[in-house]
Amino acid sequence: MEYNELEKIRVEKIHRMRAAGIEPYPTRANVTHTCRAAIELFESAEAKGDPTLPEITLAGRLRSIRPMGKLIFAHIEDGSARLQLFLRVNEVGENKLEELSEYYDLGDFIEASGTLFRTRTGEISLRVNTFRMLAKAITPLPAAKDEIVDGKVVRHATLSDPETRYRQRYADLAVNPEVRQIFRTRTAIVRALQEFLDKNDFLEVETPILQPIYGGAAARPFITHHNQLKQDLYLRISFELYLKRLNVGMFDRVYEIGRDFRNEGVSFKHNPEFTQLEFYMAYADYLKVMELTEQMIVHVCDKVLGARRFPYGDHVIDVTPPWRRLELRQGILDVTGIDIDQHPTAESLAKTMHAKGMNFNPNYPRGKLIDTLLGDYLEPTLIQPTFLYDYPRDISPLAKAKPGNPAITERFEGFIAGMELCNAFTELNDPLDQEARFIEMGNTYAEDDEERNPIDIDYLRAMSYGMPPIGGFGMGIDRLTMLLTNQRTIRETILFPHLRERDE
RNA sequence: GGGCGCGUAGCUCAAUGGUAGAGCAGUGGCCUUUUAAGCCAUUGGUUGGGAGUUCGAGCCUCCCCGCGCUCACCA
Repeated sequence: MEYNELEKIRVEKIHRMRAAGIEPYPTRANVTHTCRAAIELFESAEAKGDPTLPEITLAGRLRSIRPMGKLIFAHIEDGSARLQLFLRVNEVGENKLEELSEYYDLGDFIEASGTLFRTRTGEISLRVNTFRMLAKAITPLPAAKDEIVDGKVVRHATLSDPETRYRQRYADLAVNPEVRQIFRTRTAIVRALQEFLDKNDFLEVETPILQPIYGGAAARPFITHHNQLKQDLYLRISFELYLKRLNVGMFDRVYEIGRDFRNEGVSFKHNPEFTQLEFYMAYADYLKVMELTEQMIVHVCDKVLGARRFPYGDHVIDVTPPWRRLELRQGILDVTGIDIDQHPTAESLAKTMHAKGMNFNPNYPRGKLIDTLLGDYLEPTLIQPTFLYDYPRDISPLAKAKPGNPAITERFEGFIAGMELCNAFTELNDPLDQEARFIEMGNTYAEDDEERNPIDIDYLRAMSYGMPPIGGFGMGIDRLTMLLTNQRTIRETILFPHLRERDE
């Protein structure tokens, strides 16, 4: 490590401490209370009018030091709260007090023992008898100074450069409590989803991340290699094909929450690895899944936010069921005036889109053109929760056709705040139809198109054993977290988002 | 990958093409109820990297690196 001038001063302090017989990194800490527990202890004792308070020991990072000669005010912060230390020469002694100004810096982890009281300004504080270093920090925290206004911490000139925040997330988290809150919420979201699905008799399972054949989505994979087996493997792009194998194996309701990997562009709503929830429910169809989706999102909002209405950007989103249900064809007709049913071929649709001055890839098949209309014109208008349903067959190779209309599949996507949140369908469980679709898909992609999924023979074999009717569902956890924490980029909901490698 | 923008002290930010600065942090002092404590003094820079134009470049030009926004891409 190369240390800068500020850091070298602190390294020097470490050496001077050791020379003075003080260990800057003692092995054990002796903590009796978190800061939060200490505050609660004092408040309840105060409410009972109980003047006897035990001596307690707290630990945390030094976040402020205000020396006033023979009296020093400081704040420590642990994972629970921030608490003021009151260090007076009367209690700690002259030598010990000098030790503080001699060796201690903002950011150091320390331990302090004493009794709680209120200062003249009314702040609950620890009257410190003794204290000790727990872990000396060398690099200064990237926060200039904090102020406490009405009990809330106001930070001045704190770390805000996004690049540094993402690359050094530890420093971001250490100084920006609202960032910590996003990730607490994220975990609460996952817990609430698990709770909901468990309650509905779903079994949480884990399926392979390293796969010999990738599938279940149209995306380019990451490729890796197993040395001993001399075999290329792919990092999964979805869980779908493995989870439905489990339905064949008589697990009627299964779900998985885990990581998908897609070797594609990075943007405010795309990270190369992202967290997905997929569930598969035997004897259900997409209408059943729609209802379950509403209930599930409402459950999460109730649990995590305690509300069914929440702000996102300039909007207030209301997830109270029932959500709007809009046929894809009707939705596109409403916003573009194009009736896709009047254009059964890509040529016809492209001609009309061209006539309207729309921007699109002229080489796209019909399904992808429809997807363009959806993404460019319809999706941005879907602010309040909306289910778009009945998608064209050729962009839905794993979805079952609508009875009586082989060109349409029973599929829906959920949109909130102009963003695709989830994707679900009545699963195709006819092995002969599935094989035909795979072959059809293979033909629509060029030989070298990496989005062209290789045919998964084993999946077809599983289906051949008999696959029950299934309603399937997938949702991005990162995007759901964006919604519920009012964040504009996916990077704010991923602890360590991928950034380009940088020479150090 | 294309377009636009940004990169200055540890952090947040200034600086007409003309001596690189402030606040906080740091360092040395004073101060026994402060809370961005205060007061006095003081250190700190290859202005992301490289090349060019110019008497002179943080500023203008080009190349490179990184980040942001956006388009493309993305079931």
